[in-house]
Amino acid sequence: MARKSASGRIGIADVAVKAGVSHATVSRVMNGNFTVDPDIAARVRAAAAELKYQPNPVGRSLALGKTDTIGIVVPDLANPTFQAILRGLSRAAAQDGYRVLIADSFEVSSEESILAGEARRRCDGLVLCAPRMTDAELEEIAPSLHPLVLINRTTAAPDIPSLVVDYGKGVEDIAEHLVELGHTRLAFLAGPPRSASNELRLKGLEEFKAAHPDVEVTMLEGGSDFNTGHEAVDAVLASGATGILAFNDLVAMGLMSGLHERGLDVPGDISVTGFDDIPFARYTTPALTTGAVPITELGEQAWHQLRALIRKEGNETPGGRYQPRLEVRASTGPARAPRSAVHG
Amino acid sequence: MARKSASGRIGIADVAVKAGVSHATVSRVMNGNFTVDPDIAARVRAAAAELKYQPNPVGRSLALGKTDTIGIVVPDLANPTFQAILRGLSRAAAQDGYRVLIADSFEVSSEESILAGEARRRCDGLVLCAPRMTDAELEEIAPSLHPLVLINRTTAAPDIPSLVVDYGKGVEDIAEHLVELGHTRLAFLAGPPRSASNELRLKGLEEFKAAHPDVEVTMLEGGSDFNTGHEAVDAVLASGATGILAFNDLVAMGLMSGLHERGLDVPGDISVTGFDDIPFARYTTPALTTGAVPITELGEQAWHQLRALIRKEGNETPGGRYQPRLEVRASTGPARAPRSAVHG
DNA sequence: ACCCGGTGAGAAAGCGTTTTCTCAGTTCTC
DNA sequence: GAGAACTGAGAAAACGCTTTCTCACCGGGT
Repeated sequence: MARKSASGRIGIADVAVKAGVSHATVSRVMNGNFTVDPDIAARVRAAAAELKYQPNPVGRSLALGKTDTIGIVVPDLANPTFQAILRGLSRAAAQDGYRVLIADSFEVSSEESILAGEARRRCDGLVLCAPRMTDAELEEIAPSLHPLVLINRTTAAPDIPSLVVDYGKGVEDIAEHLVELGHTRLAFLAGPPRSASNELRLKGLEEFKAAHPDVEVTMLEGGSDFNTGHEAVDAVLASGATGILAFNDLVAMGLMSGLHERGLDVPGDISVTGFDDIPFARYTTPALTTGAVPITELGEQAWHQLRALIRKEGNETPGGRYQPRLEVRASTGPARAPRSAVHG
Repeated sequence: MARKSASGRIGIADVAVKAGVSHATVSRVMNGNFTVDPDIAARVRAAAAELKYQPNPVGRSLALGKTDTIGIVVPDLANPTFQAILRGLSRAAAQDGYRVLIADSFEVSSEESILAGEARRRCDGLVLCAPRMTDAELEEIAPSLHPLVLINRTTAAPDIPSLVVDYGKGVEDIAEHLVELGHTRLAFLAGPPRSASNELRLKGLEEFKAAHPDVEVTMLEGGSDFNTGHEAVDAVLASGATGILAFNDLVAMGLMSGLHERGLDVPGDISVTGFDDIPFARYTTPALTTGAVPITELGEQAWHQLRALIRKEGNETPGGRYQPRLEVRASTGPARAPRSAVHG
């Protein structure tokens, strides 16, 4: 009667007994190996079906040395940007039969490398979003994480593709746009101090300032979430700027909300821009002018890069660079009292 | 020289050789078994550190019969509700050292049960969000998925906790609220036809209609995303209703956006309500009146229920019922031409 | 009639851990 | 000082699968 093995779950052995063949043959049949006599194969399949046998993936993984699972490390699952990356990654990976294991570091950068290592060991590859990790730390652990794909970070180590968004250029474009609207006093509501993508934005702003010495650009401390923007209202107003570049859409939305509470009109009194073009950006009132990043596509691309690494294919285009597209909506408008001449 | 095993990765065997002890002893030391001589333990630890040995989780899982991983099946990762559940689940599980494997069924309900089975076999337990799955199908696969926690579904099978949101009562509360504001013509912009939670809302509306025979309630077909709401503008206007209950916040936001484009004022001309209270609901203009569901907490609770099952603890409170809290914001206001007497 | 290549299936060796079993060496007891 | 109780570590089995190795068997060539 005791047909099932000790564990309670039915295993390959049970099927073998029921079909009157060896474990090996069952395995062969289950894996579509055609060196098995059709009659026997049928018997095995019948037995498997009757017992509702499903191979244990852990045993399989151990024998095969692969898990058909990839990991992704994100700093904050509440952030729409990482949600979108996860979505794109998950969808693309699923198409190739891979699953995604998530590791949320909850913005604790000290956890990131431990988490990454743990996740990597359970998976066949890893996608790492670690904006707060220091370069040194990244450089140190990156090789041990291979196959690895980096998002918005780069490393000197070879064989590690990086998918980066050109935040610098994006911010420049937005600043240009504001200038064209006649704004001469801008303010940048920065992101988290140690954020890599914030650094890129700052670099872009430097370029912009060099090209436009006449435009005043105030730097304001900030963060990456809605509250940051909401709480920055006073600082923004104190700056006297009429064109505000927020770190991202969330911050911009918080800022707009705060400005609205103060009875200020966007873009009548102040123009506000975001970054990322999260799904909700087009639905704020006014709709948010922002730098659109094809972020879901980036997640998808991350999988393709990772897949090439896992399959040890020659990666035709290792890494990739994404240019944000300026998405002009209703949150930006002409400066109230244009001092400088308007083009055209 | 060949200190590393065939696989390339260093394993317990390498540490054993380097420390001059057996595999068993290394394992004991790594697992903090104190029946090992301190000197030997120190030697092992030194060897492990020097080789940067990290136990292979797959081998460990096979021996231990557990993976320290749980799975979650969601119908759509783009939906803020499921993102929030995932977040709560992931955070709570991480605190107990568990990871989360995600399985997105992309609204393909036929995939849900296969996906669920696959995910379950790789994990120690499963959280299932399968709003489109038929009751029969659910009933059939649920037992094979144990340990299992259901979100917004119930099953006759014992030992399967269900975490359900009382959408019916929530919708009733919202309808009451609109009536109190003087609205006598309401419309319900329904969710996906075969959605379980939509059924619950409809039941709630039946209750409401029974209690308020004087109020007219129009049923409109719909869906669950932003576009649904946006495209429903004509139907909504045609209904002549002044108080609209949207299936969820996304739909409500789409509707408001569409109404705004038509030059209509919310809540001046029409009051709009959502459901869920997603993070963005408070930041729409006007801020959205909605039925707030503590959705992240629900994800957290899902883990606690699952944990009890995994640990085979007696589950003190199997399952749970969440009452939505009416969150009155600015998207609802007095009916334009109140025909009925206003209370008080 | 003998040998050889080919075919198909079982036996067994991994994969990398944990854990039971076993046993040598110590310490304790009377 | 001899046997019992204990301690600590190695040998080996187990976890569930895949895959190589091995070998019996069959048919065909000389």
